[in-house]
Amino acid sequence: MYVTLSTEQAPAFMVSGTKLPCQSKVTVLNQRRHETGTHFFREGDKASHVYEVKSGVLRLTRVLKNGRRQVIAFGLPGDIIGFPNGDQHHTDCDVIATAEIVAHRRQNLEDGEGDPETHQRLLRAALREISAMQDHFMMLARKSAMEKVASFLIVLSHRTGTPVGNYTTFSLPMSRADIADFLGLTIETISRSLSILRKHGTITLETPQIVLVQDMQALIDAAQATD
Amino acid sequence: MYVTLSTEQAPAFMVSGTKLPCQSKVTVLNQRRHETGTHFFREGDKASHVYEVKSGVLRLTRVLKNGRRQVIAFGLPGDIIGFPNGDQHHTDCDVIATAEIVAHRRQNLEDGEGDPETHQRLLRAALREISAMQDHFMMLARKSAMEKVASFLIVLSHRTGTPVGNYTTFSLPMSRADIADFLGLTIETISRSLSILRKHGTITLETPQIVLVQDMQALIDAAQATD
DNA sequence: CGCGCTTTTGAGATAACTCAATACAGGTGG
DNA sequence: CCACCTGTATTGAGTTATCTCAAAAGCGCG
Repeated sequence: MYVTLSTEQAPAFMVSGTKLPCQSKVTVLNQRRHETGTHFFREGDKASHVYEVKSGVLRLTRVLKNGRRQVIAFGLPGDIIGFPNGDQHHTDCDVIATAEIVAHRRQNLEDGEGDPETHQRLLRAALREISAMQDHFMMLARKSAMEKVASFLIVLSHRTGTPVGNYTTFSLPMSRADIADFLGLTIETISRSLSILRKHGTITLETPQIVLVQDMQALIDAAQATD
Repeated sequence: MYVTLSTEQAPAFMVSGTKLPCQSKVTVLNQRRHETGTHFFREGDKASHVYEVKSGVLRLTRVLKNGRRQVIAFGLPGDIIGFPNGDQHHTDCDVIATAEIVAHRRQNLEDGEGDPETHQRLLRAALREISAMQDHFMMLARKSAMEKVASFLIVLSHRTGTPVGNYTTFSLPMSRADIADFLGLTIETISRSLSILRKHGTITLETPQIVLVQDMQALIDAAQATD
């Protein structure tokens, strides 16, 4: 698993990820960086950049002293992640699936200096992020387990799914534990919810990580609370 | 209940709020606006400004079709609220306690034009907001009812409390229903949690809206998950 | 002095959790 | 190539925190 990183002006380099055998080459252009493990940055790290996900999946988490963990968000292609508070990152960030990432200097978000168009784009992304997080409040606080899981599948389906005949398929690169910590549930509840959807013929799990949506309408109904 | 509104350059005017009899005069300088009821803006309204709360309390909410409601945040003095997504507001905003508010043109957040210092301030506020919302994820998803309520009281205590001898007092201008919809609980659970804190001698409710914290350490312990 | 609204308290129901066992998959080594 | 081993996922059974429904208590207001 790899992360390819590039700056705005010039790409790029790779960061090796979790467990998978090497499949990609490392391309280094002007920034140089190599990490082992899935780790990308940690809470408290100096936030010099924000990152635009071009491909792959990242995971943003926060952990409390007592060990409770919250997955704040998954960084999917098109997302911009790592918005700093002050000059530090306030989440951990790990690589979940081989990713290509563009780094944007924090400066370019904070003051307009540099490319003003990028400045706008980053700012808009931050505002969009606030809106998305508000949706997620609804999700966490006011939806049942089934609704949460169904909503989650729908989002992934829209954002990363590929059509297969009338159906749509996509992968769940994150573990059940990650999903649980994202939705505020337990892994057992995630698993049970998925099983129910399977029994209803709404989805099929080709493997535990590969979902085939067979009845999108049923899935939408299961998500009810109308995203 | 009133809202005093002013623009950056020049204040101000009043918006009448809920039920309380008139106590304030209306001052209008360059912007003119008058609302009846608690309503301040609604989801879908054109977002021409973001608002800096100088005094009072506002409430930001989202409602799903099925009626489930989520209180996104309470706008307390010092907060900046109403960050737009695109050019629309994506929450409802109501006045909960007589408020003075400064309106900042959305433009000043989006491009650096106008006062660059204010631009910075608004941007920082947006980033701070993202961080605060991440904390709230933790709150919603991973804390027990007691921990949620205690955490909530601590925040209010810090932000709006006034010392009384060794103790601290503050008001709960929002209803139990508002608190419930903010914390993802029911009004009964809020009430029960407060009762338990009372029985333990941690707090006193002089009225249902006025809290006296008698044992801050106990309150912090009750909030456990260490904010 | 009673009416309506909010809050509190009570009792029972339930969704989700916890703990425990089983199944599955991928990688490893004999 | 197959048996094993480890980690993840699924399934099962019983517990519990929180919810729901219902009633009582407070408070402000007319």
